Amino acid sequence: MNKTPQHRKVYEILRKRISDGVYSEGDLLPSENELSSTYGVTRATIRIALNALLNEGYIKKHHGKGSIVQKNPQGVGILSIAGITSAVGKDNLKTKIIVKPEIRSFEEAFTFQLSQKEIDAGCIYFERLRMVNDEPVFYDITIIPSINLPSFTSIDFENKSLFDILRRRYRIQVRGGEQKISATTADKNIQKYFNVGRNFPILLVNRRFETNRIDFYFYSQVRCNTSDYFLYGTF
Amino acid sequence: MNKTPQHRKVYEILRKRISDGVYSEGDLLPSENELSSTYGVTRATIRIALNALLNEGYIKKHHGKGSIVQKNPQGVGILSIAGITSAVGKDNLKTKIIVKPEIRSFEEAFTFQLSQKEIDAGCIYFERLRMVNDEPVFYDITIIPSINLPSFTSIDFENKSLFDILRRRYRIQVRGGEQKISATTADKNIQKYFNVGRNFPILLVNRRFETNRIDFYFYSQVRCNTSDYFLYGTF
DNA sequence: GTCCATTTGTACGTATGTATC
DNA sequence: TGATACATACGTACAAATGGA
Repeated sequence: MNKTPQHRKVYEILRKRISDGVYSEGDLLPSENELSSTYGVTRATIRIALNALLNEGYIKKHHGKGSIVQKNPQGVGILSIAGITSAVGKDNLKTKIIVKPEIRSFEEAFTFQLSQKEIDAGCIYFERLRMVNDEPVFYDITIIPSINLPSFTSIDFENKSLFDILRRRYRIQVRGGEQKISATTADKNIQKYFNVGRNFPILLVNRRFETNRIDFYFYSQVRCNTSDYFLYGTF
Repeated sequence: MNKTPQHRKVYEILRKRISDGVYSEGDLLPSENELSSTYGVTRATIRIALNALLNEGYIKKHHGKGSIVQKNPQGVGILSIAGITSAVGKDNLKTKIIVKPEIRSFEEAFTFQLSQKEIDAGCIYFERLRMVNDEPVFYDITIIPSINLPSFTSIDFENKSLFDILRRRYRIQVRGGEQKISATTADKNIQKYFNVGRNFPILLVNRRFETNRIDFYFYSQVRCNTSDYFLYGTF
């Protein structure tokens, strides 16, 4: 069985109320004791839920005062754990496949250290152009070691979330990762797809994702046109 | 009194052991029960310490297996809560003041929403060029509302950490913040200080820091030459 | 400035569920 | 299957910070 924990339920309820504006910016949440009796769980359980909201920036806590609701995360939050689809919202995001998923070997100079197992396995490689409100903003290169992923190359990724597909078809969930961020200029391809000039500044994010499968990582390289959208994160 | 909590002590001990390599990458930490009896606290207390290490990327936890030590955070981690001095290390970092601290009014178009109180107060403004291993890598503009900061403008910032000064002289501690990241090109100033051309891509980070003083924030704008150093973060 | 009720922080103990090996 | 380890959840108590009387 896979029962949802109590603290998760409380977290979901509170997060929804914050997103919906039931609790709005600057408001105090009900106290931990109130929440505890409202939802019929102990304060320890409430505190787990509140800590999750704290970590994700929905609230700030003040000793002796309470939990203060923060303004909703805005901007394009791909600095956090969610993928682009989740950050931008499905309705505003369109995806076009530029290079269909194919089996390749890893490049010589890869941004992250690869294990021998990964190098031997080779990878599934594809490129996608992603449009926010019909403007090209992201160019994604995705690289997934081809380990235990049957019929992956035949999946249609048009307008779909990679994270969703991994979770539903292969029960792979992203747990976290690391990223390296730098500034570069647009190469020929990017000039064409973003419709920009040769010296246009591009934000480059190299990411390595960790999953619930131990020793299974995947990689992505995202190029962003940040003239209209910046990357946003809290810390 | 300001007694250090037990979970904090355990956290410090474990973090030091990880940094020192007593526990090295890939190792399993002792189990929660072992740590519990070793340090004479309950498992709940141990879990608070482990959660802190988890949030900061020192360990990953695996249900039924244990807590696995991760490789030490590397790269220039200014995506995290620490300042540049802390991220780069004092010995490798030299700071040159370009514009000495002075009182100004806030600019019209400020990246973050300001309160009326902040606008009325005006700000302390200064610019610093920061060299990593004698190469100019960061250009910092720092903007601090001039509220309750006596004799701030006369402080010498050469080769010093802003965070340290705030903490020691004014007991202001940074609790967190938000940041907006984008790519841009080098303006005249930056071309000169970084010794780069007109179209050189520059990483631009706008940050707002939250402190232990409620309603007191400060701001910084960091430009980075990412040709040799990238920004690094975990999530 | 002091007192007091409220609220979060810390810490104890115990029990059971679930994933890993 | 069993032993081990982390996840969840219960209950209790006191400390420390906040804010208003």
